[in-house]
Amino acid sequence: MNSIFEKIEGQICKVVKDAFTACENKGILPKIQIEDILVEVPRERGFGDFSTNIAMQVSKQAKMPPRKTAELLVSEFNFSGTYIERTEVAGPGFLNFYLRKDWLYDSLHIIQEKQDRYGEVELGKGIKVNVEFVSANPTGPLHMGNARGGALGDCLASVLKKAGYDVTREFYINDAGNQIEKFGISLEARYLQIIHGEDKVEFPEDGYQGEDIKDHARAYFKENGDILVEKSAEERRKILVDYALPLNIKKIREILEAYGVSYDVWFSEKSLHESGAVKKAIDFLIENGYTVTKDDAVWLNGEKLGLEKDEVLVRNNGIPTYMAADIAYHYNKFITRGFDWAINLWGADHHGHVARMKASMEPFGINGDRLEVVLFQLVRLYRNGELARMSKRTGKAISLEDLLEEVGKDAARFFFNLKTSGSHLDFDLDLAVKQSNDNPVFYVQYAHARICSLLRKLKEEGIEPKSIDSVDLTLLQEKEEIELIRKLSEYPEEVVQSAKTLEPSRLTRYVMDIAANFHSFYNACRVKGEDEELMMARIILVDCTRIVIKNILELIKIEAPEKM
RNA sequence: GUGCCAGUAGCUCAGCAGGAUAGAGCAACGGACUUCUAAUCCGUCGGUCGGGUGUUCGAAUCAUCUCUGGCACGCCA
Repeated sequence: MNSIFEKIEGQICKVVKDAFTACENKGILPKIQIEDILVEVPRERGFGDFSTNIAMQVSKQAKMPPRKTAELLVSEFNFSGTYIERTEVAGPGFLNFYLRKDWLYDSLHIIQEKQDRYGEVELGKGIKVNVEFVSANPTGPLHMGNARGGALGDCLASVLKKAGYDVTREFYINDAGNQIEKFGISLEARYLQIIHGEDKVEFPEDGYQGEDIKDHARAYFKENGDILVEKSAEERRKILVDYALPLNIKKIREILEAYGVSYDVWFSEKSLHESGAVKKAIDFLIENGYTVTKDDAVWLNGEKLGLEKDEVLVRNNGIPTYMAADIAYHYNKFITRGFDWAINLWGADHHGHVARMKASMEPFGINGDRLEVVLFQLVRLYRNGELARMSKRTGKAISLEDLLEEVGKDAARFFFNLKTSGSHLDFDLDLAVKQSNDNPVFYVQYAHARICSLLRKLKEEGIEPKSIDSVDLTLLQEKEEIELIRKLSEYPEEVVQSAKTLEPSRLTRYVMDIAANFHSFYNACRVKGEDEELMMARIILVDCTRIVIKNILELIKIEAPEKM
């Protein structure tokens, strides 16, 4: 048993179902079709430890008011073998359950037993899932959108792993296609500008204007001189791209590592073209009638796939679009590599691509639902209280590298994981740079450091924690103690909910709640100096808190300092 | 114009398989360190859940209309 919550949910469901059966047998309730019985933790403590709204859910079938149904059920309840102490009918027909405190003490036993594996659940049951995120264009530096996607994707992967999925983190390298062309043209222009003068060589209007392009051109020139001047434009660009692209990819890799993000797979788009996988996918679609030809280009047949419009797969110059490559890429994920599920994290500006990617899996016999896209709203930067436009092209945007230098990995990751992916994120650069005390990451880290400090101090005085089995946990009765244990017991359920909703930010907020409950406990109760028995019980509680906080901070890859 | 996302306390956001008196942090104000870290705690103040209509026993949550902001509608990715 990993989760006390599951156990209790099971007990309550059984008690309720048995009561329904008993009522039916007595003929006081009609035969009722029961779907899932929702067991939840009520907001108000005064409404019991757990509650269910089942009586309201079945009110139509029962043909009587919910409260009446609830009362009939209560009269048939049998609590033997459960944690349930008593129950009551409340409000419009809720059934509130009050449990013996054993369940809380038992949850401490689970934490002590599981240690750093506490919170692991079997939701995923080994399902193979591919989480692809960041996948930034290697034509320039990582921006704030990549930063948000990186934190979200990495933490989502961790959550899914914790939930029992077989997770692969993947970065799709866009090392082919139009952008690379543009990259080459931009590099070429900067290179020639060095040799012929800036006013002699026109820079392409849609070229990448960033300083990094100039840096690459300068570096190449420094190493090799003007040897490219005589080459054909095509060859010149290829040489410059082959020079600069690996450097960019290496840099992206290094920065992401510094950000705490490391991948299992770096997947090259170019390899799909070179292996013929892109052509194969296109041919398959053509042969099976999923395309139309217009203006010498091959289009995906939108009508046939239930899409709003057709999409170009092969341009009239014979070069496939990014979408053709993307189809081949996802074919590779599902069929070639056998992933059951693929999750992509995309900036919200790509939302138009979601429906067509899902739909274009169908011809291959892949259910589009196996592809899940988490869209996150783009980050808005504020400087001096004003909106700062971020753009690769101006070269003025703050990059992930800048951010890490200014606020550090911990604050950045925590910040990006504080809000749900769907909400806009206003990033106040001034505040982030300040690294002030209202930064919530310190609040959580401080709780951890406080615990470690306390345990350290006890150890210095020769007080060693006892095994939980020889400790009387029932001495933990204070309100703050109970609330803290209650919160700790919710962890596995939080993992389940985070995984189901694909929202790792939920865990970030949860760990803040734990820290808050701990700080309240710390101010209300003493550990050192209390009677031996009580002190030992509190040491267990404090240690369990440490385990859970550390567990979550490790999951989101934020330092859990032992001293601050 | 069409589509997607968002609109909840002064600010930043939770809540949204419909449920009980809508929550938290920050800010503001008032308290708590001779005792395990005051980077902390306790308390007070603060809301027409953008607006309308509908569905129902019951709506912040669902439907529909509308307003506002962001984004997308390319032989770019």
